[in-house]
Amino acid sequence: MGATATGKTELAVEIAKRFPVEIISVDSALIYRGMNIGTAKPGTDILALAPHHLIDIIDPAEHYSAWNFVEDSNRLIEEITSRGKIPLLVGGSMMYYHALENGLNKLPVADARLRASLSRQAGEIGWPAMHEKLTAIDPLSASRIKPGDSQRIQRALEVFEASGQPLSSLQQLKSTASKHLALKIILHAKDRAALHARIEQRFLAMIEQGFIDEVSSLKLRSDLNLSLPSMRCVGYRQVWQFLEGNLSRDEMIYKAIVATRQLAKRQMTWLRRQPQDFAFDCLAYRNDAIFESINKAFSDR
RNA sequence: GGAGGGGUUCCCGAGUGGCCAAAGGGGGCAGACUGUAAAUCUGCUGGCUCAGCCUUCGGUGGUUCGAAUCCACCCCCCUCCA
Repeated sequence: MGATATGKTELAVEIAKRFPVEIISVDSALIYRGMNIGTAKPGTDILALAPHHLIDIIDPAEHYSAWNFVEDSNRLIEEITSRGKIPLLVGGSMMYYHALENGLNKLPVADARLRASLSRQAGEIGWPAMHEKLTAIDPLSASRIKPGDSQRIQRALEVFEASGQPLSSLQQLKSTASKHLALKIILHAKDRAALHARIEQRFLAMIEQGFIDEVSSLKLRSDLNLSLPSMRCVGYRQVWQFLEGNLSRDEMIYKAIVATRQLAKRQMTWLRRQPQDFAFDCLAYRNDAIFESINKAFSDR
């Protein structure tokens, strides 16, 4: 686990050279086919080094979810284990890890039509008013969700309309957490300024590598638009706006870098809640130290 | 050389005598996070021995009980005329 640009892929490669692993990507952006440069997707040469899963599994027009991830990764973990290999989960989508580890309640699936109608209503009366509606049907959820949090208000209302039950009561049911033991290796960015520099450098390199062309060809497709989760990924969204003429090139670059920094910050917030026994500074760790930790953890167990 | 506009807290940008440590936005920092999560949202953001005090609105001086706001001079930037 690690924030964006902390070098997870590089470390995963080193681990894959030393241990009999298969990699499961824990990344809500690497799932999309055709989104390579902007997601910093490992190249085919690197992917060939070890079996890997959950990369390039859906089209950018399609939707994926934390629930899908939990199902997919649980299945893969079983399969890989039965092959006598070790599943190595690598990625920065912290909510996916969280969902896998702690489980999710059985809730109604996302419903595009319901969401569209809720968005339409919100457009007329505003999200704070939608929040009041939520207070009427599910006061507990409403008290947890802020009046400006459009996405969660929408989800809570969607769950109620789809199931006839308030989200909060469905969430009280016992959820199924993963029973697998995991050794969590965390890459920390102790030097924030250095991480920021790395993020900037990496984005500029993406531009060099043809990121704009990548987005440009996605934009040519009539079935993709800015409201899709895929096109809301960091970088893609800003380049898309640049191609629309809503941002200058410099603004686009600046905003994309800022968005990446902010993403990293949110990832670090999740990471701080994790046990820190196997945390390493992403700029100053030794592979030996990590291998040692892994060996020790396995022999202990 | 002449005419005009402007220099505000990290950045942009309001503010034209007290209610101003100074609107708003950006950035930054911290946090939340149950089927969109690279998403969505919340809080804080000059300093301190913190119900008060100190430093800040280009610089220096002045007017005033009181100035980011008025006056004088100086420095710098932009536009136009020469």
